[in-house]
Amino acid sequence: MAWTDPDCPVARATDVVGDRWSLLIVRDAMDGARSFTDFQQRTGIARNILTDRLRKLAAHGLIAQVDAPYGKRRVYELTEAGKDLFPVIVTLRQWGERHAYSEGEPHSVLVDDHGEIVPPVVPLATDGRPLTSTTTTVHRGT
Amino acid sequence: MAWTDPDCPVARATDVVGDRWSLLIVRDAMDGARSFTDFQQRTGIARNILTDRLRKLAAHGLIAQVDAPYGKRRVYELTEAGKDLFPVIVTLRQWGERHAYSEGEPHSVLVDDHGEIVPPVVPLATDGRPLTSTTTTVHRGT
DNA sequence: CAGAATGGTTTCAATAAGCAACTCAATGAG
DNA sequence: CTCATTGAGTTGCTTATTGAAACCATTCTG
Repeated sequence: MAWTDPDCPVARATDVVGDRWSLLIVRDAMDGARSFTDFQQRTGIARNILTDRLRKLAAHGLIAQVDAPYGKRRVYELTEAGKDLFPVIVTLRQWGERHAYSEGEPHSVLVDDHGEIVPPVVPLATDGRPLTSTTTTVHRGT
Repeated sequence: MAWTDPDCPVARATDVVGDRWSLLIVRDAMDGARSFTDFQQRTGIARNILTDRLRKLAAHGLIAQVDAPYGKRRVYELTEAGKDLFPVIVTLRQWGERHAYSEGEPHSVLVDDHGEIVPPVVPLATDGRPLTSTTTTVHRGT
């Protein structure tokens, strides 16, 4: 794979999931989609593109086809790397709720297992201060 | 604009920034890019596509061209909606750092204004519990 | 003012995406 | 066991998006 910008983790991430469909596939996987047709019907993506994206996501280690118990078809499952996109999906969802709906337009909200609305996800410093783009910098090197 | 899936905030968000370049443009804007050529040189994007993306981001209210002090060219600036993508960029960056570099491959890290590494951003419940895709659900309606 | 740099636009070829129809293996119903 | 159904792709064709390079109009710089 030729990275757009090998030195930037954001660019590497968008190389993997920065297209019209990949994140929606991951979203649906988190929401219980397992089979090719699940994904196809939920997203409405063209089937040849879905084939391509599932392969690409598998190649990058975000999903894997696991053998199902006998008599059942094998299904797609998120790997740890795939599940680890959860914070990305949540922040995107919350951004969408705040900025992609017009004033007063109803939209869904994310709730936890106690029925409470999930508060806005914000980057925090080790001491708990909320951080912004002006209070963070990239250190290259590690 | 015809949304891919009007009912899903994630889909609306990817409709706005779910392409190869938009998030990198926003990343660079957060990192100080102001002019057309700034963006072009930092991302390496084709200029006609950059024109298109800047317009699209402006149309969606993520950036705006603001008049600069007299004798200076006008520059692009992030709006509040654009700045509000910060948590998305950070979670994407952290995901990239964890999963888009091979074992032992050096990569940059994000540090705060005290020089401390920014801890992984995770969705938290109101009571502070970390949340995952299995402990959250979407409630539609509000 | 002349030349360079900036901020685009236009054109055109290459690539990717979408759509419909087709295949082919694995279930499932009778 | 046989035939219909469903799942998981392929293939071929059409449209949309991207990219490279050339072109043009402002805006600076000296």
